[in-house]
Amino acid sequence: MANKIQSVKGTREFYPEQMALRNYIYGKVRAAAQAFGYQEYDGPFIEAIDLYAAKSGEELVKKQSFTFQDRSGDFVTLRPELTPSLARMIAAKQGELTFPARWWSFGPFWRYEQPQKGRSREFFQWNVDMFGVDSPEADAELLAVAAAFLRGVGLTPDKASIFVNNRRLMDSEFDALNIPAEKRLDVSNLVDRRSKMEVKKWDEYALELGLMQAQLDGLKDILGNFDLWKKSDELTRLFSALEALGVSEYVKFDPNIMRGLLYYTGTVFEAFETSGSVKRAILGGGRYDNLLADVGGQPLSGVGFAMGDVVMGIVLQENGLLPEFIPSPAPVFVTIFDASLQRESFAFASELRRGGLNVLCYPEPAKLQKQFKFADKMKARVAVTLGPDEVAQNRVAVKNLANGEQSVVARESALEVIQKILASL
RNA sequence: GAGCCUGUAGCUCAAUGGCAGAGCGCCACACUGUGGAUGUGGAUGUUGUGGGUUCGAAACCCAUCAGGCUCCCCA
Repeated sequence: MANKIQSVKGTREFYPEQMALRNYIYGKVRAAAQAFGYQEYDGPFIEAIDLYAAKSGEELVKKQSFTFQDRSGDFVTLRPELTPSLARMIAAKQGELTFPARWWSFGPFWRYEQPQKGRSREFFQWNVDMFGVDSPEADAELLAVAAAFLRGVGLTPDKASIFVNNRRLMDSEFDALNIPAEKRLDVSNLVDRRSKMEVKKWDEYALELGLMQAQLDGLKDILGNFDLWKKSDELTRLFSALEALGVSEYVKFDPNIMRGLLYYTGTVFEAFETSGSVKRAILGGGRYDNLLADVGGQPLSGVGFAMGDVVMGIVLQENGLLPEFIPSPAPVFVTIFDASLQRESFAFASELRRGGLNVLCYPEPAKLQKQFKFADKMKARVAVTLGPDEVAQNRVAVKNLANGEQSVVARESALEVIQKILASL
């Protein structure tokens, strides 16, 4: 259709039902973060492209960000992530902030990628970070926040788990195998791909990268050793703290978790749905020691993670964990008996609203059957009718839509009767 | 950026070159002062869009847009 303008590829339209889910997730991430005392913040949605170019590859910025020139000719971009903005904000007020700083945010981000299931060009992301304390116990707290969220939405440990590794531990293991520094990035990518490739092809790929057979064998030993964490003092303390925090059932050690190399320096972690169709990580994070110094601040260690709303929504849906959708926020519905009594109904609805209730009123006279059907669709809990009989006696008919019981009560006591019904549901 | 698959009623999908259909949902009525259940009836439509082949195209070809799968990437 020539004159029908489509939505921009990869953007999302939140109809009331999707909006309710987004707000549900927002409510749950807020509850998890606030339970641990984290403060909410946000950064700009538009940033100078240089903020990302400084740290990321040029190709990355050019290809995967929504970049454009503003009216003055400056290159700006819709933010693809929050961490650089956050680091700048922390660095700018480093001298006046109280540390440890515990901050969280939930907002929109844009990445110019190929839309697929679980990946759109516009998404919401939850970011949680702590600055100013470099300890395994602080890492454990971030994991506990993530676990609190999973628990909060009903994702039990058998449905979703967080897998933890430590970059320093892996580095020392790679040292022991005499893997040279310039090969670390390749090896890291190799590890990342292990779950995606067939065993044979993965071996071939490893040898192609220039690993000796002995190094490959050693690497496979490491990646298969799920007791490796016992060698790491950091991880030993981490798991001890997790136990005290009551979330150890959610967290498992996994030497296969690498999470790229960009700025993680210690603990790294990713959460996965244990038996789902979405292979993507549902959240991920880790410790970064150098980020603040990189943006011009004094050295300050941080630990944090991020979670996207798109994958989370799919996971919740596939696990039957979506909250019931209530179309109308008004639990009380007032019918219009006929044109001559419309004002009567409007006035009564207004009385109820002044009493503190959310009230939905049919906007015009219609068959009561039609109006009740509408009330049902809106999942209202109480319907009130003012017909000629009721009005003559200064009474109203209050119907409990859950059980179908209706009683005619004095107009003055209606508010109380309705509140009682709502409280009983 | 590359390869492959898909696009038909509001939704899920049939129809494989010959009259565009079903289920669910929707609307009306049974029930002129009351929803969910049931029954009866009714309307679903530029077959994503544009072009081409053909007597004839939802189907075949080309282009384009969107969605999905994979590679790439994943800050």
